[in-house]
Amino acid sequence: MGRKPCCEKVGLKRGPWTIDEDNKLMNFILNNGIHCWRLVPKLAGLMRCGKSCRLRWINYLRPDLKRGAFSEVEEDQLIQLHARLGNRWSRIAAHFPGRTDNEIKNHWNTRIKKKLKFLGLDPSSHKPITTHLEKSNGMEGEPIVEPNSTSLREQENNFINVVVPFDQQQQQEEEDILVLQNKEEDFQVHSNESTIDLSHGYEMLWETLDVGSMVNPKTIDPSNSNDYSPSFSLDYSLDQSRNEGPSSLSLQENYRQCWIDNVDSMLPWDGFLTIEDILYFGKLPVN
DNA sequence: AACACCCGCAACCGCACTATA
DNA sequence: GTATAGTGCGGTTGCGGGTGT
Repeated sequence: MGRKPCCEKVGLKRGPWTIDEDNKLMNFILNNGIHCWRLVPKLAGLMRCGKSCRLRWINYLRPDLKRGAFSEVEEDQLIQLHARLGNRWSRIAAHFPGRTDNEIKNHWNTRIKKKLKFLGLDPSSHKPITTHLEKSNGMEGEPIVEPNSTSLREQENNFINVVVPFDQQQQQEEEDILVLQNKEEDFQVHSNESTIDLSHGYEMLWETLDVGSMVNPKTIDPSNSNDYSPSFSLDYSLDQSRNEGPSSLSLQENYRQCWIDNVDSMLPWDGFLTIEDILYFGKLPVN
């Protein structure tokens, strides 16, 4: 007996999300929370399957997302974690607040894989790639690195710094767990002690902010309003302002960042609460 | 300028896992 | 114990923009 599809595909929209759809989904989730993904598209008035809504929220709409290029530190950490955890992207993503597993997976497949191959390392095993020539020369185990290339040497050094002994890795993993535990405890303490009324703050936030226009800054371009590409990064707005001076686009992004900061400080996104839950607690963590 | 090719990334697909009836 | 629903996860696909010819 075959498995039923996650939803009826007939009549459902697929492909890139429009601004209107994003607004509907975002407004619905922020107002109602998430109880059941299958019901979300129906209640939000979207012709999408619940799975698609979930993915869109997690990978793009979540306000705590950190966009933009990976830093060298992040890349090093990613390589280290991949060596330990393999392709368990969600577990790896847990070490990068604001990054999604999809984003990390894409970054690995497009950049880091190449970087490691360039350094003569097998991206899946993290061990040196051996060739027939190397084996016959007794060079097995040596990365293929052009000795006179400064950039290559730099990259190699960077990578060597990343590879740490296994016991050290275990220790690091234990430390990571401790940090997470401390964060959870910290939040619980703040949740109880804080005196800020969340429901009031929530209302104020929505009164002062036009989420719809901030979800994607391309809303300012009427020609893009129907089928916009979902790609937007801080880099984009920075580039715009660098090349053309202050633009409405970068202003939009500033507003968006401001909104993210506000919401981020208000809501415990890691364990997403519904508005009912929030109102029940009635308190906010204080930064 | 036009075309082909490449690359990055968002979105989709299907399987796995868990909870529940 | 079994079937089913709901959700999470990892692999893959395909579109769109960038770059080379």
